Amino acid sequence: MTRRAAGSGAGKRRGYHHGDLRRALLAAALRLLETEGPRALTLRAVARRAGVSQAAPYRHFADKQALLAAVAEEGFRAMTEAMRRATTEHPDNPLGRLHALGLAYVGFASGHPSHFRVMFGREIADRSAYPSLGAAAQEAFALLLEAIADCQRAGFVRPGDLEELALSAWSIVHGLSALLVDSQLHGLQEKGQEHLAQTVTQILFLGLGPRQP
Amino acid sequence: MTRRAAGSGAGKRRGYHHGDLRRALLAAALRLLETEGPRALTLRAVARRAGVSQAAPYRHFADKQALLAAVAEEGFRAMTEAMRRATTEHPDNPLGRLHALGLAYVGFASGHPSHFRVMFGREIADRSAYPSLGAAAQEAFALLLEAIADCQRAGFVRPGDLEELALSAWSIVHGLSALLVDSQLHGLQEKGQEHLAQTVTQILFLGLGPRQP
DNA sequence: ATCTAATGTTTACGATGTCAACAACAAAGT
DNA sequence: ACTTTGTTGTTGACATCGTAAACATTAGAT
Repeated sequence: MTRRAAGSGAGKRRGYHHGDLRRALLAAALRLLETEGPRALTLRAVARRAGVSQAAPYRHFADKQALLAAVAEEGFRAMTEAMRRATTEHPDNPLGRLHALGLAYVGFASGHPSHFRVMFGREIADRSAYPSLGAAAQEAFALLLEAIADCQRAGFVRPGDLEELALSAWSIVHGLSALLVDSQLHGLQEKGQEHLAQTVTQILFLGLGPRQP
Repeated sequence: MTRRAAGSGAGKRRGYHHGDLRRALLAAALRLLETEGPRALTLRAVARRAGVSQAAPYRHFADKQALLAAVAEEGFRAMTEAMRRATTEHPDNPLGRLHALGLAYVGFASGHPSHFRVMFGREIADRSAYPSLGAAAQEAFALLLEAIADCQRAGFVRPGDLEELALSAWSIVHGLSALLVDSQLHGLQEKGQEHLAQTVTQILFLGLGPRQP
């Protein structure tokens, strides 16, 4: 039984070879992650979902970790994209841009919790083994740095070590995201992710801002 | 071969029964976690470490998750304890107390990264199945709430919804902790955890504080 | 001393990550 | 056109894992 795609109408499986298994595996992995959760994300299940045999993924990924790393990298790209989109709505207002960045970060996290967890979680043991992962993450951080630098120039943010200010901003949105994603906020959760993000970024801005008269 | 502890000099295994397996299992789990990392934390390895058979843990924990939940709960207790200790050094200064709380939080995270990850990570799928876990976590949060309320009364923190202010504080220290623990800070890491914690809490205080003249 | 509940042990099953040996195809050289 | 060769999938196997069932040993109550 050579397991050809039954209909093949949607151009799914043309024959013995898949055509674009790598992409299909990534898609299947992400789908599994979002629908069944991280525990269901097994290499064999991914292969099943993609309609190939259990060992097929090894032609495209060294091991499970490598698959996960690729999924995470995709996540960072998507998040960066979402953040970039958010900033374009405030072409002339640096502080609005920074605000939008923070909201987009939290929004992505609570919109794609499983993806977010793979991006930052410990399933990937040695991140340094996947340099392109780090690069993708760095890109998101770069957006933040840029936005804060703009705010400094415009006088919305006090002078000081740019990286340290950015770290504070990153920490607060990342912390809220992590707490939301791990549903650690029982009582507060019901106030709505959006409202909490507003509250938290508000405090952040007061902290970053110059002395008020 | 009935597998009695060879020397039994240290009172480890007195006979067929262990005496305090539950505690021994928790200790073994924690040890494995800190020395070999989360991937090495398998039920069988824990049992091996404790010198019992693979199925013995099931007499004390329903399944692996329950063991993990117990480890996490222990972690929350330890963290709460560390935080409480930190506050006692500032009996008369609410702001100093809040500051110490934050530093203790970050300190615990970077001092026990694996433990911290179990406490907040998603290895425990359904946290609501372990109410005492939530209770232990709540206790740490209560410390924060109390400290911030004190600061409000003393005029160090602006008036406003206590829970939302606390969430901001929690978010920023938790975010920094998570980023540190997941070694996501490549360049910044070398500035030292202590310094970063100082920086971040500084920004937080400026944000929480009343309008400055 | 005997009975009983608690605590450990053996053995077994299905699922998983991964590897080695094999099979089918695509592209390139002749 | 025919062969060669490298790429991509498949099969089958192995060790390990979580977990359950059946059994053994012990501590404590009676």
